[in-house]
This record gives sequence, structure tokens and C-alpha cells, in this order.
Amino acid sequence: MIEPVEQITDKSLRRHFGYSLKRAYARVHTAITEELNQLGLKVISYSALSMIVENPGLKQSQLAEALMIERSNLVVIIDDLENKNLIYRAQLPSDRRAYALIPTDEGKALAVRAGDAVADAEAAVFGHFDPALIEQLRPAFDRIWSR
Amino acid sequence: MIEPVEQITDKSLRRHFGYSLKRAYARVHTAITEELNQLGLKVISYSALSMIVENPGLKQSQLAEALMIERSNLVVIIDDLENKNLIYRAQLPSDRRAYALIPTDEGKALAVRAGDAVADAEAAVFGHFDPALIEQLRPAFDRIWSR
DNA sequence: GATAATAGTTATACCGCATAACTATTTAAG
DNA sequence: CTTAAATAGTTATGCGGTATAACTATTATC
Repeated sequence: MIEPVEQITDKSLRRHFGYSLKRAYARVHTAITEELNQLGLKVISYSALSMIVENPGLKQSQLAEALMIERSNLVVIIDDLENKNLIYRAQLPSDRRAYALIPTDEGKALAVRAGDAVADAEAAVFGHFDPALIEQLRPAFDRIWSR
Repeated sequence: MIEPVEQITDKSLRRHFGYSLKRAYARVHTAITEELNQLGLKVISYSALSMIVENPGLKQSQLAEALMIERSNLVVIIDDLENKNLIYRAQLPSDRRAYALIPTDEGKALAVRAGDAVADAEAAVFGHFDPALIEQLRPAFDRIWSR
């Protein structure tokens, strides 16, 4: 005889730390996305803009590699930033195949505002974390990535 | 005069802890996906199978809510698990609209193997973490999620 | 000078996820 | 009791993120 199940448990999944990580990241990602959305940016376009402001003149292929996305997918992101007058494609005299990506003053200003908005969003999510713990975690997580 | 940029930095992005989190999660997700792929499972279908083994007889709508996915997207996942003879849809006498999801012996066995495979993959990624730190982080991350 | 490699672009496809609409069945209201 | 509303499962569809292939223009290599 098959009976309905009232109380659902997820003990077998909670065993995995990756699930805690996934869900925590989902919260951060949502918070950041909403903040950036108010500034007309997506997470990936904010990342691109920040990198261009920090590394003015870099090429699309360099940016794609740094952001670990495909060159082809970067095109529309750059198009969008350029249409919004946040950056522009400048001709590289040394290589006529490539573009040098340059931020406009407007782009530089927005990068600062967006960076602070992202930091605020993260602070709201991790507010109850000990700052010392965050600084302990950062290199530990970065090591996971860079190996 | 526009010059090529040799060395690309990402200081402005490294400021955000969310990036460290994202990249670390990407690594663990990849590791888990590869392990589960060898067992013919995706992350989401492993999650579904584990929940069904732990809560035999639950309905699809209950499972969808527990996994926080749409009912409509769960259908194909259940179809797949059923086609692989890992679970089956049983009629619920108390509600002819709903199915009771029941694991097969094969499904139960695979859930155990897959769970261990996931745990191994996570251990490989977080191997250099102090176990005490993990157990400190788990409830902290879960609190981020459940608020 | 021919060949290979690189930069940017376009088109395309797949996947994860969300919404809407539908059928069948159950529950709630009048 | 009958009708309306809610629920369970399903199908179709669209959107966003991501990956691959093919193409043109240009540069580097042999």
C-alpha cells in the first residue's frame, strides 16, 4: 500500500558542502544582478567594463581570455557597452586586426559606481560574516580556482 | 598614441568576494559533473534520485518544490530516471492526479555510489581546507540561503 | 611568396530555467 | 449536489548563458 509522504527531508544532499556553496552563491549572484540591473549592466558586462577601465587599450581577445569567455560571446557585450557610450573600439596601429578597448569618462564613472553597488550587495549578503573569516576564505577559494 | 597592453590585471574584480565564490563553485561543479557523468547522471538528476531514495513515495510536485525547480522541468528528469530503471511512477490510490515516485533497487544502489562519487569529488577540490573550517562554513552558508 | 596563425565576427546549437496553456482530478463554495 | 477553484502532471515555447564552426581580414612564419 502506497501512502503519501508528508515531511520531505534532504539529509543525503546536505551531506555535500557543494550544495551549501551553490545556494550561497545563488543568493550573492541574485543580489549583485539586481544591483547591476539598476545601472543597466549585467554581471558579465560589469566585469568587462571593470577590466577595460583597469586595463585601457587591451584587445578583445585578451579580455575574453581574462574573463574566461569565448571571443564570439564577448562581441555582443562590447557592442552593448559601446552603444551605451561606456567604452569605444579604437584602432590599434600596431595590429589592424585588433581593437584597443578604451573606456569613456562615462564608463569610468559607471565602473566606480557599479563596483560600489556590487560591494554593497555583497556586504548585505555576508553582513553576518566575521570580516576576518572572509579574508581567510578569499585566498583559500582563490587557490581552488587557480590550481 | 595607443599602445598594446602586455600585462592584464583584475584587481578591481578581485575586490569582490563573490568572484572568489563563483570561481570556487565553478571548480566544484565541474568536478562533480564529471564524476556523475561517468555514472550517467547529471547534477539535477542525481539530486532527484537522492531525494526519491530518501523520501520514497513523494510526489513530483513535492520533489520539484524541494529541489526548487519548476514542475514542468522535472518531468523530463523523472522520465530519464524511469527510462534508466532507477525509479518508477506508482499510482497513488489517495490521489489519482499524482504519482508516487519509488526507487528501484538499482536506483538505491546507484544513489549510494553517486553520493560517494560526489563526496570524493568535493574532497579532491576542498582537500586543502581544514575540515573544521568546512563545518564552520556550512551553517554560515546555509543561513545565507534560508533567509 | 605560400602557409599558418591570430583577431574579430556571424550563425548556430545546446542547456538550464521560466512561463503559459492544457487535461485530468480533487477540493471548496454556494 | 453542482459548480467553481485549486492542484498534479504534461507539453510547448522562449530567453539567457555558453560552446563550436565557419568566415574575412590581417599578421607572422617558413
